Amino acid sequence: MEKPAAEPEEEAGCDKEEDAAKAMERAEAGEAGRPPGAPEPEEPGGLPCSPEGGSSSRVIVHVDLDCFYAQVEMISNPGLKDKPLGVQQKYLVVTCNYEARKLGVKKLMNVRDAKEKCPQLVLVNGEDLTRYREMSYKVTELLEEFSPVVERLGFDENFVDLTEMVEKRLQQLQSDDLSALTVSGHVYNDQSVNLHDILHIRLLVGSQIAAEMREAMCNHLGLTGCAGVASNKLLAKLVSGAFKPNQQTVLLPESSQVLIQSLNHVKEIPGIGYKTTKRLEALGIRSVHDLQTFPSKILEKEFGILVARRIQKLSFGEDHSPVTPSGPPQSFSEEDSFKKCSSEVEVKNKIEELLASLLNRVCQDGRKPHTVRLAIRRYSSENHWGRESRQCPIPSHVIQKLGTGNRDVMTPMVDILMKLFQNMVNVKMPFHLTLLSVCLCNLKALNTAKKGTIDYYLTPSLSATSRSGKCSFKMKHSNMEDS
DNA sequence: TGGGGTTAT
DNA sequence: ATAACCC
Repeated sequence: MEKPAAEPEEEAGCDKEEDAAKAMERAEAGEAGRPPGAPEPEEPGGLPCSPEGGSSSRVIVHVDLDCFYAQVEMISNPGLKDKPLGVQQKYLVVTCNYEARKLGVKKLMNVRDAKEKCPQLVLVNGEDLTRYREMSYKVTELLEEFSPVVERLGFDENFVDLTEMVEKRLQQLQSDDLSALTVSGHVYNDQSVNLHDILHIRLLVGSQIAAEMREAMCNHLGLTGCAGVASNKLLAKLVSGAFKPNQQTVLLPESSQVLIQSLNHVKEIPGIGYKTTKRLEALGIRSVHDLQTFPSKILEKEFGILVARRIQKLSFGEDHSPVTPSGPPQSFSEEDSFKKCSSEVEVKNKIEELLASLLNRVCQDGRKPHTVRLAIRRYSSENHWGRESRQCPIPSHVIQKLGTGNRDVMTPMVDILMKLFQNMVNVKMPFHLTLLSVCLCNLKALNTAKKGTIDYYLTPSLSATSRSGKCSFKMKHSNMEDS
């Protein structure tokens, strides 16, 4: 491929063209995700086996939006586009646009340090995630039009399994067309493409689909991002960051060792987190090569066979984990952190605030949570990540009232949450909290009441009045019209 | 160090 | 209910 240093696609202006229509056609033509438990489809032409051994080779794309919160803020307020912009939560700049990065602002930088580095920095508050969450799901839904197998990772990353789509496209191609195939975007490690290698061909087609995805994101949502195409999730994720804003990279199998060895520390391997890193370091393991060559038996004794095998495979760039469709969320939570909360009245007020937002979200979703959880963080110099929680079932009579837009669901829920609180905290003793979190989970689809039956019309949440944006819970001083 | 999420034990 | 992981 002859792509010079400057990518034409970078900072692309987002011209509108018809493209999603094509994606829709293809999505319709494709058989959607297999039902759970259904057998794996047979490889029609007998796909070559992957170097990972045994299972068929896949084509995975990882899509990673550029400084997502900042992009959403710039769409909301285009006047911010040419300014250095940071998104602030409490006293942290959680992300910032590239203007700000040029001036030395980093992700998760203290507000004071950021202002010091960059006095012109414009800050917007990003503690309310509503618009980010909504945009995040628009991205996932757009990607699902290409292929239904989309896994979310946080708000700004998605994996898509392109294996089936790639196969279908290759079946449409004549053998002449094959020699005209080209890669879209970068090839990792400047490796040359071998058009006689079926694995290369499939990944090239994957790179073309990735380009179409990024085009669609730009045209329909106004968002830019990176993409990485590779044979598994680990590699796709690692390679997506190779060229950074708004570019894409494909990894050919021959360069996977170069990619994984380019990491400076095992902690940079996705899946190896803080705790595991510490335990590995205690064994003298720091580099990827250290982990690759460490005796498996000793590793298994330290971590157990499952974790040991998994992380050692990761160190070789091997990852058999499937792209698991995320579907709708499994839980809704809202939290707030603060310097100090030390009275029951304060706790109740915070809980009411969190719960009001949650009830609106749950109402819009349509499903019903059957469990509620309260989590707290107690003040302590160490142990920022230490939380305690209590959960309990939501009484069925309260569940029934959810989604009716009726505020008297607030009162019983707050009562339950305060019981959970008192179960955790001895309120007769002084306490000092720095975080409260309310989570609604164990979501169940609404009653399988059929249209036209008595049940349907007697189920408040099904009579549609509740769902179309009408549900709104307000805070204490509101006087909602009692309908 | 925010305000979220997931799965495994 | 907690602990680990992800962003």
